[in-house]
Order: sequence, then structure tokens, then C-alpha cells
Amino acid sequence: MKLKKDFFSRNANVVAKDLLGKILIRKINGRNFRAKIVETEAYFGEEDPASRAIKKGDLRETMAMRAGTILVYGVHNSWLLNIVTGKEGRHEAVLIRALEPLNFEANTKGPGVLTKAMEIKKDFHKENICETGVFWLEEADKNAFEIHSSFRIGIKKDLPEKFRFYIKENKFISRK
DNA sequence: CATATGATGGACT
DNA sequence: GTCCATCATATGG
Repeated sequence: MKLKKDFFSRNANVVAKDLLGKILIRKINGRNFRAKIVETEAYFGEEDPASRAIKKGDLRETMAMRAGTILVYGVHNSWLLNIVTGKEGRHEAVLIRALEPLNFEANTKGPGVLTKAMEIKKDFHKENICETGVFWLEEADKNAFEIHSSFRIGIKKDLPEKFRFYIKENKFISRK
């Protein structure tokens, strides 16, 4: 079952946690590549020194768009996949940091490489994940797993809260 | 147009 | 853990 807009219109913190274990499907040349989300981070545009959305025009604008909007953020030589959450105008998003491939082999252990594996590029920027038809999320099987949290990775000025969430002992998380 | 700067990845100790 | 190549953006002239 596809995840709808309602799923994303909650707080980024809640969505980030709830996204763990969900299935991401990317349709390439008529084939569906399925991967489980195993690691996420929550970002807040306002009052979040880690988020560049607070200053940069386009990012800030995109984070304020409606829930389910895909935000592709380029840094170094990589693309990072985010999904806008919360109510419109709230400046919240969840970063997808790692996936577990289910019906294919690829390196998806990190936010930059998973976008290469899934062929996610700036093309998707500002598209809505509920509407593209080639890229969406589905409810997962009810697998039991334990959620761990930690501080966000690679951030210069982080908040004193743990906004990174990952599935305990999963082999595909980007870092321990 | 020139230059600074990373929400990185991979190689290495 | 540390080091650094690399390139799409943002910003300033």
C-alpha cells in the first residue's frame, strides 16, 4: 500500500522514525527496484543551525512546500534525498541516509551513494513523492525491529538532540 | 566570471 | 578514527 500525503504531514521527528522499515520503490525501464529504509535524519529549517534551509532561498522555499515534496540537495559530488514533512510552511524535512536493497544488488550504504544506485537526481527536486509514478513509498511488512537514535552525522553545528534514527544491527547503515 | 564551501565517500592508519 | 578529491550551488564582482 502506497504511503499518502497524510503520512508525511506529521512532525519530521515522527516521520523520520516511522519511515524506518518502509519500502522505497523506484521504477526504472519498467522494472521496480525495491529497497527498505534503514536510516534517516530529521531536519528543521527554523531554529536548526544544521539546516541550510534557514538561509538559502530555494531550499527554504522547498522545505516550506506541502508534505511529500521531494527535495534533492547537492553537496560535494553527491545528491542527497529528502522528503518534506509537516504542515505546509513549517520548513521540515527528513533525509534518507541508507537503504537495504530487496530485489537487486547495489551499494546503498550512505545518502550520496543511494541516490546513485536508485538513479535519483535533481530531476525529482520539487516533485511530489505521491505523484511521480516512478518513485514512491509503500507500507512495509510488519517486521519487528529495534530503533536506535544518535546525533546527526557530518554536521558542524548540531542541536543537542538526537535526530538520526536507524534500525539496530542492520548491515546497511552508513556508520556505526 | 571567480571563488568558497560542504547534510560525502572511499582510502588509509 | 583522519585525510582529501571532487563538483553543484551560492554569492560577489
